[in-house]
Parts: sequence; C-alpha cells; structure tokens
Amino acid sequence: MNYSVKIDKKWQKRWEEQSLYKFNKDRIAKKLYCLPMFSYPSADKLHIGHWFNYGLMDVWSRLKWMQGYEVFQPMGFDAFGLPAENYAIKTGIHPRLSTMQNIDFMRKQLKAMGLICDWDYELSTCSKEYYRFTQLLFLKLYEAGLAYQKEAPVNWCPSCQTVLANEQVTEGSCERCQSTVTKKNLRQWFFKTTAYQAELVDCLKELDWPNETKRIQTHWIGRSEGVYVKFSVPKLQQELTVFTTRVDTLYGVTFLAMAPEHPLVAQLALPEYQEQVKQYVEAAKEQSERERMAGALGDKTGIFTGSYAEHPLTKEQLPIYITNYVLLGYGTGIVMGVPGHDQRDALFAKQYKLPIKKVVGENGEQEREVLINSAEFNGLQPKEAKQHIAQELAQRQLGGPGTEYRLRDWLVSRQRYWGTPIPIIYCPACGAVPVPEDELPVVLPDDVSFTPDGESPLKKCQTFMSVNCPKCNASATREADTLDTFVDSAWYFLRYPDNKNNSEPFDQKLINEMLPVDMYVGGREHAAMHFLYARFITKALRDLGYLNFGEPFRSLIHQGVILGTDGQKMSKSKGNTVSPDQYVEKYGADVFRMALMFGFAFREGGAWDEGFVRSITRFVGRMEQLFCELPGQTSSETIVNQKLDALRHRVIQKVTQMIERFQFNNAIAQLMELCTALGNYKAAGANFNKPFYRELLADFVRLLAPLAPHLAEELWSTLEHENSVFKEQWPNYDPKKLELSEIEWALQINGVVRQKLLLDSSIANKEDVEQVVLASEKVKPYLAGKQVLKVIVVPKKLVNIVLK
RNA sequence: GCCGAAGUGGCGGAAUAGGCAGACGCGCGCGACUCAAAAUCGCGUUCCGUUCUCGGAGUGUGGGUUCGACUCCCACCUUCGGCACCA
Repeated sequence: MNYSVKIDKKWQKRWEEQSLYKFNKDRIAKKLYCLPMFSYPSADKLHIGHWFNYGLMDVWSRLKWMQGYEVFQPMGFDAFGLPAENYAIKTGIHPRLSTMQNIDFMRKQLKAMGLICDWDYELSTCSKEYYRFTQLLFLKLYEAGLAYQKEAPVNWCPSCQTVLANEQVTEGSCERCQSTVTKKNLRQWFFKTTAYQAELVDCLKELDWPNETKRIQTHWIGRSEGVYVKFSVPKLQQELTVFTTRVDTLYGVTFLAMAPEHPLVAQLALPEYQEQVKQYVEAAKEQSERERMAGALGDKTGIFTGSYAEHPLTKEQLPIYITNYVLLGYGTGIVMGVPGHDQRDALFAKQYKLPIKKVVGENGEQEREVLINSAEFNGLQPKEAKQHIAQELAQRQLGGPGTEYRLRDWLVSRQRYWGTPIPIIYCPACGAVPVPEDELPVVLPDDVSFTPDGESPLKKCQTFMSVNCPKCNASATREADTLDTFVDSAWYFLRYPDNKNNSEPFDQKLINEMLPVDMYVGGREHAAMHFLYARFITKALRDLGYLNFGEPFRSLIHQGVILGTDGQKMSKSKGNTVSPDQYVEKYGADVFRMALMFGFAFREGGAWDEGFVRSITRFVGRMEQLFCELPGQTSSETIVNQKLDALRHRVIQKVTQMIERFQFNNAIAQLMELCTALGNYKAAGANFNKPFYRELLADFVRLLAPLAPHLAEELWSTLEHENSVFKEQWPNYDPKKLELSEIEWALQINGVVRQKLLLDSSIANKEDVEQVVLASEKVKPYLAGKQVLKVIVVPKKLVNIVLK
C-alpha cells in the first residue's frame, strides 16, 4: 500500500469513527439535499463515469458543507432490471445473488471514494422494504385512476417467443437472436402521465434546469394549440371531427384522411368499397409500426371509402380516405387534407390525383403572405385568419379551439422477472382486484427457473401465481408482470431521508421539510424519461395528499460522458475501458478525482488521457513541498506581503465561484496559481514571514478541502490542527484586499493594444485617467501629428484612444 | 425534415451584462542537476515576418453593428444531440 492509499484509509477510518458525516436532523432548517443519481449495479463495477458523477458532485457538496449547510448526500442502488436477468439466463446465477454481490462490491468502491455520505440512509430498490412501498404507491395510483389497464402493442420476438422491453430491441431486431421484432397486442398497465401533461409543461419554466433538457421535455410532451373542425357526412348522418393547427388553410381542404384503426372506418366504407377497405385495413395492421413509419417520409398509401364529407363553410364534397400516415393516437385520428400547405398531404394528393388548392400566397401589392381563395377571409394574414375562421366556426357551432399533446401514457408493465411485482390479483368472478395493503409486499419469489423458453419465470412459478381472491376467496391468479424499473427510480429520492420507515413510504412532515432536492446531478440521457417520470409521480403524490410540493428537483445539472482514449464511448467489446481502480490504488482517491476535475469541463466530458493524472500528481508534489522545511524565523509578528495577500483573496473568490458553478477545472487552475505563488514566496527567502505564510497555508488547505478531502486533512494535521478541516469554515475573501496599490491598464490606440501602463490606484475617475494617460511618455509617440477624437476609459482595465 | 447545442494553439481547456484571446495544464524544445537515464527544477512555446524590438494575421466561413466582437445581429459550413408522418 502506498502513501496516498494509506492517507485515504486513514482519514476514511477517522471520519467514520467520528461520525463526521452523520446527517443531523436537528439542523434540518439548514439542510441541503444533494443528489447524485443512484447507480445501477449491473455486472460491471464502478466505472469512470460513476467517479465523474459522484466524485465531482461531492466537491460541490463539500463546499456547501463548509459554508455551513447540513448536507444530505445519500447513496443507493437501482437494483432491479434486465441485465441481471439476462445474466441469469446465461449463467444460471440468480439475479438476487449477482445483484447483491455487485452491490457489496460497489459499496466498497463507493466508500473508497471518500464521499460525504451517511450510509445509514442507503437504499436498494430490490429489497422488500423498498418495493413494498413501490407497490403501495402503485395501488394508490390505481385507486386514484392514475394506473389503469388497456390493450396495447408490445414488442414481440417470434423466435424467442417472448415479449421484449424497448431496451432489448435494437434497430427493430431482437437483441439476443436478431430476429425482426413484431407487435403483439397484450393487456398492459399504464400510468396516466397525460393527466398532468399541461402542468408538466407549464412548471418547467420555474425550474433551474438546463434549457436543453427543458426543451426536450417540452417537445416530448408536445403541446399544440389548434382548432377542432366538424365535417358532416350527410348521407350517413355522421359527423367527423378533425384537429388542426392550421385552420387558416381551411379553404384548402380537398379530402379527409383517417387512421386505419379508426372505429368509424367500417361505417364509412360504402358497400362497393367494403372489401378493398377491409383488405387495406388488415394489411395496415399487419405492418409493424416500424414498416409503417419507414423512413423520414414513408410512402403514403390509402384507400377511398366511397364516402364524402361536406366542407363546413363551402359545402364542397370532400372524399374520405383511409391512410397509413394518420395516427389514431393523436388528435381525433382524422386529418383534414390540405395538399397546398402540408407536405404529407401533398405527397398523398399527388399519388392519388387529388386536387391541390393554394389558399395562402402573395397577393400583388402586399409583401407578406395573405389568404387567397378563401372567400371573405381573403387578404388576411394567416395569424388573423386563424382567429377569424375559428370564430366563424364557433359561431356556427362547427368547431372550437382545442389543445392536443404528443405525450402518451407511460406503459409500466414488463413481462420480466427481476422487478417489482404488480400487486394485482385476477379473480374469475371479481376481475382485477388490488392486493390489500396489509398484505404487502407481494414478495418476488426466489425459487424460479431461468429457462429461456419464452415464458416469464414468474408465470411458471405456481406457488407465486396461485392465490385466493381477496374479495371472494375463490382461487385466482396473480399478475405475472413486473413494473418498469423506472417506476422504482421515480420515487427513490422521497424514500432516502426516511429509508427505515416500516409503516409508510415516508413520513410526510419530514419529507416536506427535506425536499425538494436542492441539487440533482445526473445524465442528460434521462431528459424525457426518469426526469419526467419523477415529476409525474411527485405531482400525483401531491394530489393524493402525500406531499406539499409538486416539483422534485429544484436544480439539475448533467455531467458529461467520459470516453475512451480513442475518443469512442467506452465499451468492453472495443477494449477501451479505463478502470478507476487502477488509478485509485496507485495514486489515491484525491489524485484521481482531481484528474477528472482538471481534465474536462464537467458538463462536457471527453476522452480520457493519462496526462491528467500526471499533471495532478505533479501538482500534489509541489503542494506538499509548501509544507516541508519552513525557513526558520523567529518573528511572531505577521508581516503581510500585499501582492500575495491580494492573490489569496482573489483565489478565495474564484475558487468559491468556480466550485459553485461546477467549473472544477478552473477551481484547480486557481489553486495551482496560489501554489506557485506560495512556492516562490517561500523560495525567495529574504522577506519571508512565517506567521503570514502559515496563515496562507491554512487558507490553501481550506480551499483544497472540497477538491481533495483526504489530502487536505493530512496537510491540515501537519499545520498542527487537531480537528478535521471539515469543521472549519469556508474562507471569505475581502473585496478591499483584492486591489493592489498600482493597477495595470491596457492602452489601446484605435482599438489595438499597444502598451501597458502602471497607474496608482488612487487615479480612478475618468478625467484623471484620461489626463494622466495622454500626458504619459509611453503614449506620446502615438499621438504625434494625429488628432484625438475620443478617449474611452473602462475603469481599472483599459483606455482606448481614438485617433484621426 | 423540424428543434437544439457546439466549433478557440499540436492536445485538454480558460476568457461572454462587448474591454489586454490562449489562464491553468499536457506535449514539445532548450538549459540545470546526473557518468547516464528517470524524476525534479528553470526558461520558451498561436501563426507569419523580424533588425529581439517590433510589425502583421488570428477564436469554423463570409458579411454587419461598435471606439472596441470568441462574445451581439444576418447568411452559410461542419460536428454532436433530441424528435421524427403529432395534422
């Protein structure tokens, strides 16, 4: 064991003995909930990405700690999921066993990082104590109508004879056998995320989240404001409603198009068209969704129903087509075809020789596009026309404004074993019956066999499946599906602060005090998944009376991705993975985490490079030199070196700012500067003052502490301190001491820097500066024979003389 | 196709309420120490020219606004990400 690793172990042991990082609930008023996204214990150990996420968030948390916050930074495991199950099928090792082993290993690795973490709050989603309450939350959502069942297409591998999760489908093929995946309709469980679609969009603006992430969610939810328009089919005494965002193009409608699955299809198809329509619809159903949506703008096909609808305003007869490009799940499943102003309608119209009518265009003298061929609305700009036509429709009761969303409900059932069992019982007499709350948890059985025969292990487990109906006691069967692991992770941050609660998911009063999470750090790949699901669950629980807040994560930051040295994503198959352990064992935790800090912009990430460790190793070496063999001096008086003191205050200011902004690379750069300056001061000898130097060293260690906690403790102890440096307060800078008695100004002539001028800091106001500069010997040569047009003074920075 | 982000030395990356571009490092070069090497320390390091002190160019490309633009505006190119028949 080398020196650095000894230091790691020494201080980790001491922190534990002193219970230094125990979360103190008495100080809850000063709480700061710092949440790095919990880890997924797949067959892998901690990888470099975990270090980047946890190690660097810990820097921020430690700064906040030293600033006096009661930091709550818990760790846990997102332990259910597919990889463990696939591993079991391959090796016969039970997912519980492999997962538990992985967790044990990862916990050791995490502890070796030396994070601020109170391990009493650890949780794991695959433990009964946790999933019991995942099941309870499911039941509460079910009671509230926010969890429901409906038939839905799922991914089906015809070769493996099994349902696949979305993650198991890669480019339309089965991950395991490469067969083309088809769709199969099965009865599935959903969470009604759409019940919160409006709020999920609207509340985004109050969150301190990256704009890109907000944008992705906004787009994912996809709100469109538009108008519903009614078209009548007089012959059949039917009415068809369409949704459009372009009601201004209403006069350009030349046909109606409806989804093949639309319930009115059979009715609209006239007898002589029935057969063809039936064939078309059947064929459309056969097509996988993938085929149907092939390419950017797939082939538009369709078939005429024989029926005509009447244009609400012009009473024109419009043919009604069944088409493959209209989706049943969005809007009304019927579209008004405007080939003049919609690319898809245009493609379709060309193929089926339907008329194309332009209703917006340039109109002679007017520059902007206006309505044409639109009766009394001609000449209006599209924006006005939208309003006028909508009004007209509303007046005649032919339509009205409406809003549609792209968001679909969240399909939460998975036909897999290694997940939270869905607490529902199917009784032949009573139907779907929820498991009574006092019978939770529905325990996931261990004695199942992992034979890849296309059936979920749970289905084959008789002792699990057969049960009596809670209502009528008749023999019944359990739901064999389990919950999507994203359900487990959608509420874990609510469980952390009260992870030992045996009677309820969490104590409401406590959670309302502890949350929302103050700072969440997790990958941007979760933008439209985890971050959205967690928001939905929070809002649902709020409305169920559990919470008094509706947004779980006040601030959010995404760490970047660390790539292999080849610039490619790290993967075992490419052989470009970099193991953190080898560095930690050789150089210690602090050097490794500082290398990660210094080598990348935190939000960007990038390719790993050996050089990062080298530069930090050297830095640490130089730093340690500062503390050795202080030149002897008897003076007990503190003699301040003004220049060095100014640097100290600037570094304090910058390091604080940089850590707060997650710019750890800049924070280290600042410390390097201070380190160099201290080294020079020490080496210079003559004016060396020991008390002053020790004062600076003390500040240096305090500033270093969040970045390199073990090292800082060690250096702190060499300064003869008994207590942990984390009992110290974060240093404050003094704005008055940032400034030197002389300030260097840049002198520009016509905007180009020509000279540097040192001026006494007492020369401050514009007139004085201008006067001194123009009189300066250094400036005179530039002025010869020229006329000064203008002098621009940027305080304490720059003077620009504009000459003619 | 639509939406978004990013383009700065050989490399990682600094600097944006418009004010000295390239901080801090890696690498490289030269020097010191050494029999030698490694390690370490010192100096140099955007490019071109140079008389060694300057001059010119320079933050993807081309324009613009301004005393002054990596930063703001317009157009374009490249890369990456999100959505993708959402009416």
